[in-house]
Amino acid sequence: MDINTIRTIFVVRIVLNMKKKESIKHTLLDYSILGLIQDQPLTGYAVRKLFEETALGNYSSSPGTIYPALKRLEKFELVKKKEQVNTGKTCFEITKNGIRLLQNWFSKPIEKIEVEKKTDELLLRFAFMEFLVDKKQKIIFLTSFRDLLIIYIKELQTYYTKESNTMPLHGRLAFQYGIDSNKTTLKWCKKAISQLT
Amino acid sequence: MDINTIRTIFVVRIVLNMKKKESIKHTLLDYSILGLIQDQPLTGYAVRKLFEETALGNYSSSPGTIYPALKRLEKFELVKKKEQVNTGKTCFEITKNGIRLLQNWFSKPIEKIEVEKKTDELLLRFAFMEFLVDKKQKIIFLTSFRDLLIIYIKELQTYYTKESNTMPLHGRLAFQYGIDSNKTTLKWCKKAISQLT
DNA sequence: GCGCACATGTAATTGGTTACATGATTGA
DNA sequence: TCAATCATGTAACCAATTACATGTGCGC
Repeated sequence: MDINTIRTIFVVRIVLNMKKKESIKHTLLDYSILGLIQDQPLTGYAVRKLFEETALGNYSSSPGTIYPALKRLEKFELVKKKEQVNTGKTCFEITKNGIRLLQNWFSKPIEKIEVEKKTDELLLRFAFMEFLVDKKQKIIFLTSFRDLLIIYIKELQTYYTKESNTMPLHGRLAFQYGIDSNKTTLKWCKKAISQLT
Repeated sequence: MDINTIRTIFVVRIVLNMKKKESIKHTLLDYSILGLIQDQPLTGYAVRKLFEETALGNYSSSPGTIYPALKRLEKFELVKKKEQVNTGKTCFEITKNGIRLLQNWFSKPIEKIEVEKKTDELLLRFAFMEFLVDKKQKIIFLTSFRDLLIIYIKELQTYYTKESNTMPLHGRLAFQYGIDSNKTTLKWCKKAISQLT
């Protein structure tokens, strides 16, 4: 390998790393916390309690999960600490950047893989978008969700009719579960669309 | 703190660590791999391909995921390498210990939290248990799944009728999704039971 | 005075991902 | 012969879990 090739490789790496830093991947945990404090500031403890009570993305509500996440969000200036005047407790408040990040999340086009494997994440996204997104965008979200589901269900059914005779009983049943649950999601989608319009 | 208290604490820790080593917690990835090779030995690459094609537990099929997992399983003597006579490739074969671990997994009573948050894991467990578990045990699995689902759905509905008037539209819709999808799982459960008997 | 809920953290560990790296085989 | 697929691994990194650690304030 000559020196120019090596140089090129390093330049490419540096550019890639810059891109990485610009658009850090945030986890569902980050988005969940931001979604929770979008309305009102909360203390770390209050966030923990909400994670304990509701089923937010299957994350643990233990301090070792929530506090480091809040610190991370603070570092990226997505939340900021705010002293409450009456109680003296420090709450976390969402920043402009935080709002923008949430809005990007809400408006990101739904990917096929999310429909196939991350339905819960999509539902959470929908649940949090109520007050930050206009009706038009909500409808776009739901209809593209619906359309991707229709495609996916068709694929599953095609596969099933072709392969079911070679599948063992349990495999067949599990596969049917997949079809059934996606059909339920589709029905829900349609219901949600009609309730929004 | 006197020396005896300290000593006690250390003894307790050592005992706890021993217990930990006896019953290492295996991840769904471990169980998935064992479930795949329970019938026929597979090469690492074949395992990867199966993870790529099927939707096994949302794990990546990349080498950095599968090969270390296989190594881990080998270390615990749950799988062992086996040279294939004709092709010369090394396959991974499940061991007696591996079979025993799978059977323990299959016969472990279903916990409520699994019904609430880990339906997919339960479905995978069911899909893999076909050939290692007798009919009676399968029925036990499905009926206890069903019964826990009935309880959980009732809880969700009770909560919903009480709180839905205070919930925002998106929250209500997301909650309804939870109820709908659990109802679908329940229907599937009943169907599966009737197909097994 | 004791226990419980409130409240906030840190440390060690680990499982999984991404990216890097390498080499054989095979079919167009 | 060259690209794709088969095939197997390592290294750096990070997010999340568990366990540890500490302190306050309230009600019984």
